[in-house]
Amino acid sequence: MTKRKAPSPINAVVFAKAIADETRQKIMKLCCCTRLTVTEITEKMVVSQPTVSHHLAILRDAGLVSIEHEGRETYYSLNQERVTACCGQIMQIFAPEEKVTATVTRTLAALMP
Amino acid sequence: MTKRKAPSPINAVVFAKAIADETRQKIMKLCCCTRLTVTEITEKMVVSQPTVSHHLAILRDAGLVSIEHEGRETYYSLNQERVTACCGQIMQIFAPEEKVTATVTRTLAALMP
DNA sequence: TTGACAAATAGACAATCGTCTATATTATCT
DNA sequence: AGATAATATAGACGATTGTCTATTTGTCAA
Repeated sequence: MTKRKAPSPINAVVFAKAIADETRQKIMKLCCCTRLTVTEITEKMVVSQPTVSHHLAILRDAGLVSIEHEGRETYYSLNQERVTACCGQIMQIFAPEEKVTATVTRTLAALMP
Repeated sequence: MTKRKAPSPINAVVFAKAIADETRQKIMKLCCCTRLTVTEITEKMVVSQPTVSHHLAILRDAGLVSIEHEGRETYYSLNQERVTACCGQIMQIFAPEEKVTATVTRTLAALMP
């Protein structure tokens, strides 16, 4: 069963679980910097359409994809901003002493209104 | 069974799977910026010592912890550099258009000899 | 060398996960 | 209205995962 969840706040475990699958990472790559329908994604994959929908739901619940409904088609695109926010948080938690973490924190802070 | 693996090259799926567990993230936090024995880690957790060893093996296989054997004790510490390298790679793959990604790429490149 | 401690391994078991097929839902077009 | 197309949902099933207890391995001290 695919259960619907409320839009989750940023959480390192939720983010990691969402991207911890080869198929999902492939979907993420496909709809990075572009938007694709479920059918288009399915055509480029080796799994069934329901499986693609299932993975898209997981990515959606983690806030990692944006959805646009147009007629009977649904466009998905990767939410790059969310990816950077999550990675930034992971670096802050698990690499607080690294120079690059300070840089990321500074850059993200400057970009957030 | 806990199987031993060769030191893996950086891989976004391996990294994500390794950190995709609440217990492992807690262990990571405990041995971040410090080194702890398995016993010390176990004392601060609610799971058994074999379970802690199991998770440490997964983190080790992903290159996320460093190990130091001293007598009959084994010290683990989080490999912060590896965390930043993996997060940086994920940002490059899944957030290539974000400003912060360019910053990370530049900073990491400058730090790598 | 024996006893005690630290950590890893083995094996079992329940829960979660990824996939499939079948079906339902929603939107579009004759 | 009915047919068709796009997507989501339901339910089943095998594989993987996280946990436990029991045991083994390695190290030190008396």
